[in-house]
Amino acid sequence: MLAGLDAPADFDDAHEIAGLLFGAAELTRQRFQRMCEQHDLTPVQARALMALAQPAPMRALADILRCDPSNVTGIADRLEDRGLITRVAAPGDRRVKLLASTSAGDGLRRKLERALRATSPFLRSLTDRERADLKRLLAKMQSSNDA
Amino acid sequence: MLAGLDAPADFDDAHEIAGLLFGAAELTRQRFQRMCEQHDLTPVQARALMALAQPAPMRALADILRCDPSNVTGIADRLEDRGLITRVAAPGDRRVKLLASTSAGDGLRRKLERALRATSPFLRSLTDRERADLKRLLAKMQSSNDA
DNA sequence: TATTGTTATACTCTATAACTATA
DNA sequence: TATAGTTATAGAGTATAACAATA
Repeated sequence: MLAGLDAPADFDDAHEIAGLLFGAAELTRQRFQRMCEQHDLTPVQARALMALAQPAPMRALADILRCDPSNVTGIADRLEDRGLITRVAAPGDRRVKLLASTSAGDGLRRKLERALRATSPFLRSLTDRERADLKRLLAKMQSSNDA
Repeated sequence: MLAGLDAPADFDDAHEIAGLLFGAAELTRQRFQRMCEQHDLTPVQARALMALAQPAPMRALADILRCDPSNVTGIADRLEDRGLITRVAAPGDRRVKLLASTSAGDGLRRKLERALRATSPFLRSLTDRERADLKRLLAKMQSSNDA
């Protein structure tokens, strides 16, 4: 490998990988969104419901969803309107509201997990070995860049 | 591999890979955005300028950027205001306007390409062999799912 | 009739700021 | 003072619809 001589080729290579990476992420996102629509949920509502296998404060859910806490109010409102979760008082701190899944919410969460298993692009197209390789490469890329 | 018995493990595996994939895409997106800001461009403006190494009709640029044609007007306006591109009449069809890079635009495009070579998370953290593996895995995942 | 580019408008997603009730 | 949740509002990014010019 002659460093410096293949700079344009390196650029094309990085550009190609970036295109594949965004394409794979977009494919995964679209599959997830379609699955959510089939269950009458928005993607963020589905992610919230999946995260609530155990009750959690609204602020903690905001961290999990990587969004501002002000957004959680509306997400929780809609899930609560549908009877999938309830707001319950947190023991020990009356400022905190825990979001807890109802039995209807638990049922829908299990359905979502089954649907994801059935439609995951990773599970459908890659072998166990290939998935392990992909995980290793993506993890290495991020651990080398977490500055 | 005992099909059916490891379904929960499969779900966790797919969930973990999806997290890594979105994380890698987000990292790449943020690096690109930071680089764009350093050159006083929005990401979509930078992508447009990079796509205009050869002149192209506005409609064709919309396809490349995967956005609605109505958005291209504003993108082109701002690049034209900065003297990076010009609108020129297309030979043979007076409805069409070609967007053509100026020499200033060509210079900035070369700077962007150099900056991307210097900051690409792929080039910085993966070997040639690992990049080839990653490309193969991502391509396989998409070609198996392009229904 | 259909298409290119333009304009005005609307929608989605997300963040910021101000507020209350607690701590 | 600081924090959890709520509310109202604003911004970025993108899409839709109607239009003039041209095919």
